[in-house]
Amino acid sequence: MKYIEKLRNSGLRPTKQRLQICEVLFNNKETFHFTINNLAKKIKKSLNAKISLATVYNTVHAFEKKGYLKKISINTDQTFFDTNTTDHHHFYDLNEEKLIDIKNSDVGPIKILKKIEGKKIKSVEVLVKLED
Amino acid sequence: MKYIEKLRNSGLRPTKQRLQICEVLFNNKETFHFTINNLAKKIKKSLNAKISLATVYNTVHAFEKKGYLKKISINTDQTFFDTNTTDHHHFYDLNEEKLIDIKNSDVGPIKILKKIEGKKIKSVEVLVKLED
DNA sequence: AATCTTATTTATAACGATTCTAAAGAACTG
DNA sequence: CAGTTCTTTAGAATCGTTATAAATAAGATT
Ligand SMILES: [Mn+2]
Ligand SMILES: [Mn+2]
Ligand SMILES: [Zn+2]
Ligand SMILES: [Zn+2]
Repeated sequence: MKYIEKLRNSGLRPTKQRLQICEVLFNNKETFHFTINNLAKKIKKSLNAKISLATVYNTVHAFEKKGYLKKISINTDQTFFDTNTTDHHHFYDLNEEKLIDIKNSDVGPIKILKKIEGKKIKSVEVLVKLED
Repeated sequence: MKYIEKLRNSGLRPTKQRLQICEVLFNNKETFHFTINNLAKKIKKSLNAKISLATVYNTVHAFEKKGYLKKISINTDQTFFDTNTTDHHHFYDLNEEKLIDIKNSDVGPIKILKKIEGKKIKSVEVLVKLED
């Protein structure tokens, strides 16, 4: 399996559940955005496996910590994750409640002229809210 | 009182509780960011009034709907509100878990080159995460 | 001012996403 | 295999938020 080594290299044991979640998350042509509930349902369908919700949370958080997933800053009740871990920005469609990627190159260079003493910039994220 | 008319003009009855919350929120030189819990505590101290948590939620949401407060998109467990309702951006200090305003003029013009058919841009928000 | 009507407040219950717990099971090590 | 550590799991707990429904207050009508 192609994910076994990836997991081992991260110090994560390649369990059946983790490998299955890897398939759902990473075995796609396109990256995508998801919520935990969202993902749990997808797992149920894609595979006919029953992975406990706790394990889905554990795994997503583990993958996030290892940098295989990115948390997205949106103000909704549910947390969104992104399998696209490159630097990029987002549209948030307020009507459909969906995220859409914006490539860095589709946003002009962002200059932050204000500096905060003793602090470094870790990331710069643009969120563009859309309505009909 | 200076908030009575503001509330009436919005179709909100100027109740004792709303006027007190107005004092705490808007009777300041500087705008600020807050969470609901945060605000509830502030009310308890500032005034020696006991406003029920439900009323604080109701009022903040009413004020948000009227445009007197802005919800901020951050990925934390609690929702942040902003008494600064002008268009602006934010630093989020990951260590102190605090928001800091960035004036629009402190960010270069942001060009979104990608368009989504049938959708209008409602807002463009930049979130700059800071670390030590 | 008394009455009617509608909006608001409030305590409390309900909800739902997330986290915790602790026991059972699986993966690694020698 | 035996020992150790990690992982999974169901269910409970947590906690921010929302819903409920009865009491109260505000505005309108007489
Ligand atoms: Mn929560
Ligand atoms: Mn919630
Ligand atoms: Zn994305
Ligand atoms: Zn602000």
